[in-house]
Amino acid sequence: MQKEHNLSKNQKIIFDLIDKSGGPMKAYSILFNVQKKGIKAPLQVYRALDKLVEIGKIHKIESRNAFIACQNSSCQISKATAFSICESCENVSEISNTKLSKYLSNFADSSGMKYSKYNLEFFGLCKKCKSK
Amino acid sequence: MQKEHNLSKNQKIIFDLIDKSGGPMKAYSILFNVQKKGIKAPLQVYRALDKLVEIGKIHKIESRNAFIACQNSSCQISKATAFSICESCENVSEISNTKLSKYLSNFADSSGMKYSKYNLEFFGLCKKCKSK
DNA sequence: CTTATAAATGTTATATTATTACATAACGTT
DNA sequence: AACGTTATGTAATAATATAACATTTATAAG
Ligand SMILES: [Zn+2]
Ligand SMILES: [Zn+2]
Ligand SMILES: [Zn+2]
Ligand SMILES: [Zn+2]
Repeated sequence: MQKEHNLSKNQKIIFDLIDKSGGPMKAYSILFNVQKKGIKAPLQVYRALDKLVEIGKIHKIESRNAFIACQNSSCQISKATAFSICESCENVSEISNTKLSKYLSNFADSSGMKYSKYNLEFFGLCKKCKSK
Repeated sequence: MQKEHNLSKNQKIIFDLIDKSGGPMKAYSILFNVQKKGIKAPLQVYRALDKLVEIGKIHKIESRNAFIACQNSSCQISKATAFSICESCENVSEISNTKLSKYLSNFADSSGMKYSKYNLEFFGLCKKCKSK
């Protein structure tokens, strides 16, 4: 059972925008798009983004400084994320692969470090771009 | 046999600094440290960093916007990288694990995408920070 | 050695991404 | 109502990264 988070006004506006876009969005692009809705300052955007990341509704694509709506419905918090990124068209999608996530969640090495979180980004060419 | 790259003057200054630091360094911290050696502008630093990343002498820690010297001696180009990051002390080390790298390099999913590169960042508490 | 080409450098300005600091308002609980 | 927590508004600024252009140095042919 997934905990229901009642998004605040700004959080909802920004989540809906990212979700509808279907892909990754950058903070200042989000800002431009929500100015007509009264969100005028970067900080308002970053605060909403921080919260949305915290509760797992969106994830940050670190290599792109961009944010994407969670496509898994299962990511309550962003502690195990994997993405595939096309280096040509910059299309991004979230990888949902049980074997992979199990493998990584259970990963341990000799360092004595306890891993509580990971983020994995795969790069390559998507089907479309490969055939061009 | 590893291809020998003759680093240029700026590349050598900047690589030596990062390497000696033993940990991740940020671009503007690098800049500050090499100003006495005549490197005065951000672009000079970023150009050297770009090249060093390209030839695999350093890697970028995307979640931290920082650069670390390759600790593997085997990363000719940065196409398969994995790091462990302590969220308390921000200590970073490169993971060298044959099984892991084989698993990820061979990873394929149903998307039809051909992966040529990946970057993985594990987060947690290092031994030291755990025992505090 | 000269010419051509690619790689690296120097410099200024600017773009992009993200946070600090402080004041106020709304929400959820008792 | 009173309290603590979360969210908002606003201005200023910090931190990260790139564009544009001129010049120099290294590498390789001919
Ligand atoms: Zn997700
Ligand atoms: Zn593509
Ligand atoms: Zn390496
Ligand atoms: Zn630590």
